[in-house]
Amino acid sequence: MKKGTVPFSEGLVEPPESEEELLERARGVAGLTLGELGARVGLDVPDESRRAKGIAGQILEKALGATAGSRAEPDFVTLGIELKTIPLDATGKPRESTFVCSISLSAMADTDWEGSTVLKKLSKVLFVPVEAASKTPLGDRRVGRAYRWSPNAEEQERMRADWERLAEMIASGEVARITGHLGEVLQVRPKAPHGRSRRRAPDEEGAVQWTMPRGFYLRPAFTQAVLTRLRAEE
DNA sequence: TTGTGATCATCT
DNA sequence: AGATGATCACAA
Repeated sequence: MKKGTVPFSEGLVEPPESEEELLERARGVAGLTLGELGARVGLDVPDESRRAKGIAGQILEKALGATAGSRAEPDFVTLGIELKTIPLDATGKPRESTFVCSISLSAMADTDWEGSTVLKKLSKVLFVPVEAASKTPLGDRRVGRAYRWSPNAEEQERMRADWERLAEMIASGEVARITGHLGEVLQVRPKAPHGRSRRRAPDEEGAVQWTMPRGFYLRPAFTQAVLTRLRAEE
């Protein structure tokens, strides 16, 4: 097999053995449409994204050899790398926030930033931009140039500041007062299959209250700044 | 039912 | 327009 080619066979792709191999694979699929890539890995791409919200991420996972399934582990377990697709609008800016991880509300009091799931998840990331102009049909959207990201000191500091404030609110029973307005780069928003989901969280007295499940998200302006930095450093 | 993949739908 | 809060699909 030629260097840099992606070993497709019956839709199965072996996990990459190194960061370099992963980045090469990712860059090898740049320019392909989601429809083309989906066909290679055996995933159908509907015209409407309303019923296929995660399809871009799932196609890229399969195409690059990520460990299938949903687990609280990096997508590329042996490399410790998390895969994130970034939807870009017509001007090249991220259209949406980036989901980082679900929050264990009742465990926040026992965690600090250094041991947080957020830092763990974002320590090594492969960003794969995907064309996402709303007028472009899902299957016609093209994959962009991928970048490996590890947060630098400043980026880490900004995330830490937000995380610590939000974690403190959750741990002290103020989860109900958290809105998406809080956090400069990292925010807490609902993350649920439907509006009836509830999760345990501490209240002000340390007792149990039930609230909607939440997750950490990166704001679009932050991921945009990250992508700008990575492009500039090439 | 929960976690991961995210985008949708509405409000400001 | 941009952002927040709500929601959809799928795997384990």
